[in-house]
Amino acid sequence: MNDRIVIAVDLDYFFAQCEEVRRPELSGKPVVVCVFSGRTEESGAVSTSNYVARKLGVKSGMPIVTAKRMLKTNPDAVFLPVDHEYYRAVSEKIMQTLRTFSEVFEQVSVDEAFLDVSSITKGNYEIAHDIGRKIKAQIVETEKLTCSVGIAKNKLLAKMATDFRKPDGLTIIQPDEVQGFMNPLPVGKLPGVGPKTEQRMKALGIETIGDLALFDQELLAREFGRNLGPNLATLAQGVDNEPVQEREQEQLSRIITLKRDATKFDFQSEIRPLATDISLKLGSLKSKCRVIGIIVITSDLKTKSRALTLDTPTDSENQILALSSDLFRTYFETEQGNITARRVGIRVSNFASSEVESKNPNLSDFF
DNA sequence: AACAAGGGTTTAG
DNA sequence: TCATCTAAACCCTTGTT
Repeated sequence: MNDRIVIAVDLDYFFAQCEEVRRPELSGKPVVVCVFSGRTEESGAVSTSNYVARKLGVKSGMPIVTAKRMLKTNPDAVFLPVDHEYYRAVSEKIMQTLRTFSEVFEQVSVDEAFLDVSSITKGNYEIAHDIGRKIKAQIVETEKLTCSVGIAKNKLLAKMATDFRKPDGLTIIQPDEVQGFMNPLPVGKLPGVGPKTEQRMKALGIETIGDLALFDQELLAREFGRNLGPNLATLAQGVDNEPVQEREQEQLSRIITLKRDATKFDFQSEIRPLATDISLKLGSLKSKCRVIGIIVITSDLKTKSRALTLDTPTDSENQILALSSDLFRTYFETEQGNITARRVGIRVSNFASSEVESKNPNLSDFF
């Protein structure tokens, strides 16, 4: 009775597919969507690419130059700059469509969503299957986009089901198929287990999700932390009680790549737009932030951060800029020239709604 | 013991 | 040789209540 049915929808190679829709002559050619950093003509990374390019070795996150080298014998290859506004607009239309299939809805990212269809289907997987097919058909009809759908008893398994067959897949994991589906998979297929964790697990003799499910809990807690260790083991057993529901945004950041590495704070004009953007976004969220921080990515690509907590939450561009500038100045002073910054950014968090809420001690505490 | 603050790492798309 | 951008979860340490 408390068994759920969750549908996960994942739009296939989303940015690149959006570009194919906008320019149909691109289909069949390798399409690489790029984030150009502006440092040099070509510098930047691959955001995503279509399957034609993937088959030729192009991967997300790879330097653009590497991808170009890979495709240089292919005269059809197309390299395009990301156009987030366009993808956002396409995404919003699709998300509106998806909402019509279930009020219990969660948009996870620009190209992913969960639907809880437990009550609509009354627990019947055939009905859920039908909803899955209808979702795919409707997105093709309205936006000419394919997606991969996963159906299972919770978000974790639904997500893993979408990953099982893509692009344009539809995978169902029935409750009695969970162990058979999970156990043989390499542990790196479990969401939350990335390359680092996978290596550490390998060192413990954990190769498959099944191995992890059976592994000693004490040892996992010791190795991966009191929370994370046991959580991963629970996930490996296919257990996930996270509800399908929209979540509040908890932080907001903007970061840029500097034209050239900095060893002191001489780039205020470059970060003002970040403060402007953050202030605007806070306004549209009807939020103020109590924590303002800076992010520095050094020339050896390590991430550093500094932050301070305000007594009174703010959404003011000038205050965000002034305080982050202070943090940058202090940062370079205390690092005594040991630091060269390649990328810099501003991050705000600990949102408070426009309600007045002060963390100052009461005046009466002084008397 | 429980919580806040500050900083780092890892993951994901 | 070259390495984007955004958001979240979690870890650890230190300090306060």
